[in-house]
Amino acid sequence: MGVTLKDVAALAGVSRSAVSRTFTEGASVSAKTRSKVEKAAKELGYSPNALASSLTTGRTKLIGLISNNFHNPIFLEVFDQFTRALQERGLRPLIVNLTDETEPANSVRMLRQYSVDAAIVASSTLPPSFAKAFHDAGVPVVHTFGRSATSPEVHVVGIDNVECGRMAARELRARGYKRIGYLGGPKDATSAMDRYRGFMEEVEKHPDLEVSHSFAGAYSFEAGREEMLALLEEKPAEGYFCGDDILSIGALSALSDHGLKPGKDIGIIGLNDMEMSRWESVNLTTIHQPIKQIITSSVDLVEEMLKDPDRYPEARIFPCRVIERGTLRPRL
Amino acid sequence: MGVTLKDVAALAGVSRSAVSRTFTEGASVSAKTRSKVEKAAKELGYSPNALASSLTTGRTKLIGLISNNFHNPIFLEVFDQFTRALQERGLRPLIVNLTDETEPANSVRMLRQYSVDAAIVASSTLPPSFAKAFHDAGVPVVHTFGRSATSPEVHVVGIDNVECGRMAARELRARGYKRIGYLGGPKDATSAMDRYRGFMEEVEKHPDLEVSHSFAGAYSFEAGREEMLALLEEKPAEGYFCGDDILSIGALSALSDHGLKPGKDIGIIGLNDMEMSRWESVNLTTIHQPIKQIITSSVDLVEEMLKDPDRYPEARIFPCRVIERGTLRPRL
DNA sequence: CAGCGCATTGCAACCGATTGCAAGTCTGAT
DNA sequence: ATCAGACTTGCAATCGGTTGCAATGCGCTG
Repeated sequence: MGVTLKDVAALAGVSRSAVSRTFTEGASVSAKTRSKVEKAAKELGYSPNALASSLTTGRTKLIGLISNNFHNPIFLEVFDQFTRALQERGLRPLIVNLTDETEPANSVRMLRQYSVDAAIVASSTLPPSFAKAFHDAGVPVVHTFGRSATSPEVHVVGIDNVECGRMAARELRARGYKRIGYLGGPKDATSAMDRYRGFMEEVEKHPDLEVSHSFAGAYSFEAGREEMLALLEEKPAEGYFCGDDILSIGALSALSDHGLKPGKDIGIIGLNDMEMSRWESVNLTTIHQPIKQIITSSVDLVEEMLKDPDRYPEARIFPCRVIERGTLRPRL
Repeated sequence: MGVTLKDVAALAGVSRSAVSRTFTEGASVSAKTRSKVEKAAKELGYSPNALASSLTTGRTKLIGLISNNFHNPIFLEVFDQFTRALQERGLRPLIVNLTDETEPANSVRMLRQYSVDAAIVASSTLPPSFAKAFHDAGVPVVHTFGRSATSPEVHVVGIDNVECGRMAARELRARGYKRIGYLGGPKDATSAMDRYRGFMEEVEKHPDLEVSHSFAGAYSFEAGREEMLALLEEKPAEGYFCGDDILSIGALSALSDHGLKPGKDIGIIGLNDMEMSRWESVNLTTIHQPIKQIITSSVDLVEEMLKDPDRYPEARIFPCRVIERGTLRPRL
């Protein structure tokens, strides 16, 4: 437990500085000293205390990873990617589960107490102001899956949700659906609103289209299912853009209850292309979001911020594309 | 960023000790001093550096959370519960993603470098020796979902997997399945082997049963699906115990490919009772594992270990029960 | 008013490291 | 043999807090 620099120094018969230096990259130590120290260190099972050293170096290698989405299976993929990408670079994810909180104050305070080197806000629902609060508190921050902007206030990595909305509308139209609908995530989610905006923008170009919209209570299976069940009570549209794969899968379940076949009776197109959407039993036509690249790029950005904290805020927007599967009828 | 104790002390016109004391529970400070300090602290936006204080107190409130399962959706629920339970108690989860690693050495070293107060190994596949390595290195540890034992070497919280195997076999038999099979997780997973053992134990009591077994490559949808597809090539059994819900769901997908109806043509019983199993389109009969209680209890145990590090290792085993849904035919 | 006890306060050492600086050592060239 | 210059090394200050100890001040009692 308590084997420290001093113990190693004593055993190796050198000063504490010498020990410290053998463990820091590029410090000046002779081969002889180094080997004495390494031998002593191994003998005692010493490994340097990262937190103590952070005091003087000002670097903890801790990265706050903040999310509010623990009900959408896509986020398991997201966590997997993030934790691995961070680890590979010697950074440590400190998780903040934001469920039931929308104010950044607490998270900011907490992450500052732990002197995180940077924070990643991984959420498609939180507004830019949330991430900005970290920036304002002096914590370098990247908002992954955040709202894209031409002149962002903080670093943003993600997709152009407005464009995805347009893309979905174009796709539905290209397949001959006339009465189309948007089934989005919660109204207070930036991604839900942006996709909505794009969708409507595109629709309005085409007077032959009839459009409707609704918003689920959350990005979750249950919410998607319930919303679609409600729609089926009234006169539903012919084709829907569901603002997320998990909503789509919930909606598919509702269709199945009513004996409706997706792709035949009603069209569904999702967004994300999560693992589950590829399952044969789901086989969801969807807009692919390049999660892995987005995450890698986010972590790259974190590393660059650590080198240059005053880096000018940047938006890295990745293109999406439609993945053809079975829940939309063929193009005309 | 850099507002410290000293700054607050200077502004408030008191010593650094006084400031420190107003921020530590149960220290002796007069009301007057306290209010001066609090005023100054607010003015400067001061919050104490948790890592610096950990140096002298020996407590970081960091808890290592180690897992190797980022492909089973149940783990999103697990992470959600864990991170919330820890946060509620003022503890911070430091995640270790163990994908592709089976040796504890690296994780142990890393978590010691960050002086975590304790570690939680959340995995049903890792052997007891894995958690033991933390214990041996002086890091208090709880193995959640670990192998139960009557005299465990480290704290274990979870279920009795052997008993679950028996339960599944009894259940299949009670429904009149004669040729039954075990479709387990990977052979090197302790849970897969324990469930197997219980299953076989029960089966051997009943000469009328004919039994087969196989092991999927992972606890994942794809692995379950592939394994079941392979089984369907030969002469499959009438009813299967799939060692986990996600394997079951993969298996269901394979059945569907072959036009087989679960519960009618072939019976399936899973284990976990994850959210997805309740979806109408899945409707999986399964053995419920009380995840939430297990996690709460694990975090309780962590707190108790912090108070008394030499606490005698304990196994907390929670009972499971069968949840009747649609993938097994009715009891006779 | 003296004397006592207690609560409050500041000093200074310490937690486990890093690092600027000056002193010491070694090398090789002259 | 001498010396410049480059390496090594240890000292001591520092990072941001905590805490034992002694000193101070206070209110009370007698």
